[in-house]
Amino acid sequence: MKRLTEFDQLADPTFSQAVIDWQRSHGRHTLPWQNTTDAYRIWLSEIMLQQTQVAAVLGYYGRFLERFPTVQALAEAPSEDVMAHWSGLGYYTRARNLHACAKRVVEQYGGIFPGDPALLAELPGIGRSTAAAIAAFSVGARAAIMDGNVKRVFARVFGIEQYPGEKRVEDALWRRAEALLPETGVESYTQGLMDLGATLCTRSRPDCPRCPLRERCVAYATGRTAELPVRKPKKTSPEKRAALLVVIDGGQVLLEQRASSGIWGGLLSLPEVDGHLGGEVDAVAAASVVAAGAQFGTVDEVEALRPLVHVFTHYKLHIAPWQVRLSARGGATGRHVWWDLQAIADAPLPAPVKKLLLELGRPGLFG
DNA sequence: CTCCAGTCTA
DNA sequence: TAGACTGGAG
Repeated sequence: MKRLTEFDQLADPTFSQAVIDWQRSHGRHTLPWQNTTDAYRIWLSEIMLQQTQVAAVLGYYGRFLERFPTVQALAEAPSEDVMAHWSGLGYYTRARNLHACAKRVVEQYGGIFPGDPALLAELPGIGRSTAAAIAAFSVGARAAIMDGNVKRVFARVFGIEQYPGEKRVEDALWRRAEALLPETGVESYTQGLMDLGATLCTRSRPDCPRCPLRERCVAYATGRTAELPVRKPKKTSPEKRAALLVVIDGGQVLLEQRASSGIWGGLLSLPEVDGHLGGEVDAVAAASVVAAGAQFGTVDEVEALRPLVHVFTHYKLHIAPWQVRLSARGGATGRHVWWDLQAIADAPLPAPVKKLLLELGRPGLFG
């Protein structure tokens, strides 16, 4: 008994057949770059369609072909002329690569695009997926595409819960795509995957009732079409920590003027304890707080208050507030001011600090 | 505002 | 593996 390879396990002829049948009856057949095997026209459309929607490309494709009807014409044209006909489509690297590619095809291949996806992928502006699309549509090569549409369709149908941009996941998607390739009818299959992603399996509000893959779709079965594919994990913003002193004496709290630039610039705030992390609530931290509090008077006792987290656009600040009770005042500088806790709502304080002090002013909450 | 998209480059 | 490119969708 021969052991099944991963490739065999992923293969499923009924998948491609469902896509092909749907494409023939419900797919798109009349786009200007369809119904041709002219690799030049196909290549041009694929490059224009990178990062660009069909509707936008429609306005450029015909004009471009009129001016540059063959790859030779394009190769011979001055680059300003090429750029001018691309102007407005964006991603101008594509236009520069397009021109360079045309020259290479003329010089290296006598003006005939290679049919081998591996050779196509060596040309400027043509990556693995675009190479496969050109080869499939021009010579019917059995090559797999993997663009945003296919990633979305696969993520949903196969219930892929990992981020498709991650290398391991993307490699697995490619393997799956190759295993699922039909023996014949690659053109319809490839076009079908594109059309499915563009017209039914859309990013938001997919039209599942019309989808030929509905019965085999994991996301549909589990009601997770809105969650798949999972979006790029937010890279964790840096986290910072600060210990703040809540020095209380006679119904007043000690505030400190902050530097005019930087976070909370120019506002009043609570004195910050530097020299140790703000997160720890232990004897070492308490000792630092006692030492820091001593510059404002005679420290009676210190008490850790409930820590809070403040989220900025670019980082997360963990605040460890420490209440410091004084038995005598002394040492505060001109940057400091004693503020009546009753009137704390009027102080120019950062929102999280004001919230903290307002809660502190409420009797009973912090003993 | 954030997310997303193929290819190329750092 | 992250970012640049550029514009559209949400």
